[in-house]
Amino acid sequence: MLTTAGKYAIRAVIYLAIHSSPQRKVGAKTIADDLEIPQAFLAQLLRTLTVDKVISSSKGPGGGFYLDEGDRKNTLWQAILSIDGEHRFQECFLGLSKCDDAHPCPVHHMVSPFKKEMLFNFQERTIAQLIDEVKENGTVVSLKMSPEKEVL
Amino acid sequence: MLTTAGKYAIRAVIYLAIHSSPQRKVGAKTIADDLEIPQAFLAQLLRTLTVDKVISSSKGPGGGFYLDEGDRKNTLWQAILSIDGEHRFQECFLGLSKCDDAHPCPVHHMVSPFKKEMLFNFQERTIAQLIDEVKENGTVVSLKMSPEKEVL
DNA sequence: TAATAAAATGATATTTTAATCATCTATGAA
DNA sequence: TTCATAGATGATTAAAATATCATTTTATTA
Repeated sequence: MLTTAGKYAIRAVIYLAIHSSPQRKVGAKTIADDLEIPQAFLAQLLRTLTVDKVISSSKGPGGGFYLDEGDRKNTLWQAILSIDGEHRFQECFLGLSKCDDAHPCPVHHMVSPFKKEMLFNFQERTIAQLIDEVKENGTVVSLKMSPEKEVL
Repeated sequence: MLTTAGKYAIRAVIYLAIHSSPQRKVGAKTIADDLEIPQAFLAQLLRTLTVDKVISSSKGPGGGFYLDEGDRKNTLWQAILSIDGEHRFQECFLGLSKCDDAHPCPVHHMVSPFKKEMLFNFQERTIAQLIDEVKENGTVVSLKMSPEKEVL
């Protein structure tokens, strides 16, 4: 569904939504350390996300990556598009090139509702809304991969 | 969610459910040609599926792969387990090692219900049931990857 | 304006997944 | 019992994804 790169990207964007602002930029190293993502690899992804206007960045001392108000109106879908592309997410569960309601693969009817709903969620909810929901739900949001040393 | 290998495997199992019986075995080459899957690669997968008792095989002239009545009581989940393993399918959408209802990742509540439902479908429906449903629905079932030259 | 911090860029390396190849073994039929 | 067929096995290669490295550019601040 998503590549490792895509998962990293989403986590990084959410991290920035929680931890950054135009006044509070965060370096790639800090994000990588906190999320336990390889630094150099994450840096590449952050660059791509920046080029695609999903996040913002500035160079030099005090610089780093951040989300401004405009960025917060983006959706996670835009992050997915930027890193993994549309096809990765949309493709048929069995990998068939032509699989839709009219020409369903054998598991299409089992999988399709799931994908439509998820796609809708990713495309319709802004980062800002997502963060609000996370806070309202009082859910413990760990962005780290290993369970031992949580940060959030 | 699934590797290419896992997708191939599911398609091959469904193919066998439609086209094979103990009296009508199908060679790896035939399956590979019909499904447009690399022969040698598919052969590896079929072997693994055979070892794991998901499908049956016999050597020699007139031999090939097939499903017997017992095999048809298997689920697609067993094919998935055989080729991709549990983790590939179950893992957190964002790749976190610890992500459950108690410690949800930021998109857990968006993704979880669907994964549960899909998992249930794959684990509870036998191959035989699945094929029946496909036939009842009257759906055009193509197992090929390219849209031009359909077989089923 | 010099020093430094941090992103940008591009190249390279590693690992995993996918695919191929050559050979061996078992089976059924002539 | 010999031959052809088809799966079994193991090794190897290729491609894609993941990860790393070295260098350059930009911006801040002392």
